[in-house]
Amino acid sequence: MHITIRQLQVFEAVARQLSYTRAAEELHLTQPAVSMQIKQLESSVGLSLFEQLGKRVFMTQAGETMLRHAQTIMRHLATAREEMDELKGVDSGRLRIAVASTVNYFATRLLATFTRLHPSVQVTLDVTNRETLLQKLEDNQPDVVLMGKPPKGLDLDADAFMDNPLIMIARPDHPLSKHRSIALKELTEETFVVREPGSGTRIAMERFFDQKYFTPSATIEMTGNETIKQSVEAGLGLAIVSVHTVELELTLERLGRLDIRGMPIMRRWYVGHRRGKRLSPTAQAFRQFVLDEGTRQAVA
Amino acid sequence: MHITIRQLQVFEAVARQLSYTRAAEELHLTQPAVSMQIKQLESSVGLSLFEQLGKRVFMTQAGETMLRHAQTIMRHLATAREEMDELKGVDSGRLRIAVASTVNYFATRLLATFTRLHPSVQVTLDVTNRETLLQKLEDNQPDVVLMGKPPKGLDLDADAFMDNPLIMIARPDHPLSKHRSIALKELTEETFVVREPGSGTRIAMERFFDQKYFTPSATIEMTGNETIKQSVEAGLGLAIVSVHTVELELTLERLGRLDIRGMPIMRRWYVGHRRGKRLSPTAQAFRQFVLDEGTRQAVA
DNA sequence: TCAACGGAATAAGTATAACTTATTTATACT
DNA sequence: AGTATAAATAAGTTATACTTATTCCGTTGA
Repeated sequence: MHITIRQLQVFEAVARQLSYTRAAEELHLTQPAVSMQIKQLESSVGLSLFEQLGKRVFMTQAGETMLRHAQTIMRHLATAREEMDELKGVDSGRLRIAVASTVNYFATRLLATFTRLHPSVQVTLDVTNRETLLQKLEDNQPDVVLMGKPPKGLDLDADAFMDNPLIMIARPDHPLSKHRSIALKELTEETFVVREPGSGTRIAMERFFDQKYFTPSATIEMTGNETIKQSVEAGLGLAIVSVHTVELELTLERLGRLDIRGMPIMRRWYVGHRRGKRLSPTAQAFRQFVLDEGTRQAVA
Repeated sequence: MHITIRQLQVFEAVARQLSYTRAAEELHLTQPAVSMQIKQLESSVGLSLFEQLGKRVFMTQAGETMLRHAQTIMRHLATAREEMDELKGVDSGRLRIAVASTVNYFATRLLATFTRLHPSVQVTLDVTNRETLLQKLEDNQPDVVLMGKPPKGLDLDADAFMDNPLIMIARPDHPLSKHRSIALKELTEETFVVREPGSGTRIAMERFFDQKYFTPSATIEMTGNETIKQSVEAGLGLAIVSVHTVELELTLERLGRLDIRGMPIMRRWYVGHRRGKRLSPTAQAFRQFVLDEGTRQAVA
């Protein structure tokens, strides 16, 4: 014998009306149905909840105690329902985004606009390197990821939302900075500052060099875009980076762009989520927002 | 589609185990049974509570929200059950006693002993005159009543638990106080202080006088035993009262007892409750206690 | 005191819900 | 690819939640 919510509902109605018949009317039930539910509830708690003296129905002390609990339970059910309904909307709930480090440079810009459109969405932005990002995806932590390249290993539904041109940067006073259509072989004597293996930029660079049968004479390996930019600025060598990471430095002419033949290497940024994951309305909205914003910026 | 407690139980188990199969084992169910309950709960709230990615089961945000409510609901159910169990015992709960005013003199003594035996019972003692006591019985307010005489009108299960001898009192220095076996007719010149009509003592007195064909020459009517005692003490006249109301005054010799032939008038005190009312264990215990205590005092 | 009238309990039958076992589908592991 | 694991699906059974019809009981009114 176990208590059911139906029993509590019926009980509450009877407790309020102090009449089985009127409670039945209120619940659009027949009177015997009410009697049965009450009797079951009573037998499951082992006490009389009501007592009938003459033709009036009274609540016992057990009934009063039970009523308080029944009310709070039903109140909780109601608020649970309400909160569920809220989660169905776009303008509520939680949105967990993870981005690969390179994307960070304008993921923040995207997020700023999105949160302005949907202020009550609670956003978590997680900037991390590729390995831990994959680990987080494995644990289903992020709803949506922004990354440079959809990894083959993991099942990911990913769509490109924006071009990611990789360019070659140098100090503004580099001898070749005024040249046009520079061939790679002109750079055989240069030192290249490159990112760590596993980085998307690094992989793209290597593939580009392989295609052109080019091998740099010297490379210096560094982690993180900021470090590389500073190194190039300091004259340590050349580097291939996403144009989005150096927009500011180029306009301030603290870095220069070399016009290499075959460049920029056109790569793309992707918005993705685990295959099979049913995105919340909020996540869905964000995904769509990213795709729209990407094409809009491409046109502009 | 409506949420059931069963669904919440199953849901909570799955949420804790993050596995349908293990939850099923825990609940001694088969795995499909768990699947069904979860699916029903999900369809009734209109959101996925879990999502399956690969072979792992994750909770959605909706699931986390629901879990909190499910837990509080089940906690309330548990405490409701506990409180019900407490009410089944004698040593808890509420005991509402109503006594007719005359009984008050030792109802308090009885109660003192009873509450010492059952300290955690919350007792309400309602001292009131007969009319409102009957009204309260009609409204099923008291669990148990103590009164001088079971009224014919109302359906009452009443048992006598103690003798209630009515005696005649006078000032200690009254001329007749040393006499023995006084006949009523010797009191023709006396003034009698009598209680208001409707009082049990008054009714008993009148019946006694009628039997003896006696009519007092003068009567003064007063409400309440205290007033009557004080009046007699002040020499206003004689009075017939319950011996229990004047025990103290008799031992202190502030009042004297007249040895009237045919007295004391033997009346009795009754413990009763509405016919058909199922007494709580506590009320049952009190009723039995009163009956036991009554006979014990009668022997002593 | 005897119908007559509520109002709850009981009885019997039916639809729905909660289970079961058997099987299929999907994912991960080797 | 083949196997193992875990959830979903299908079909059938039992228990539960209802219904209607009827009985029982306490109150009211002539």
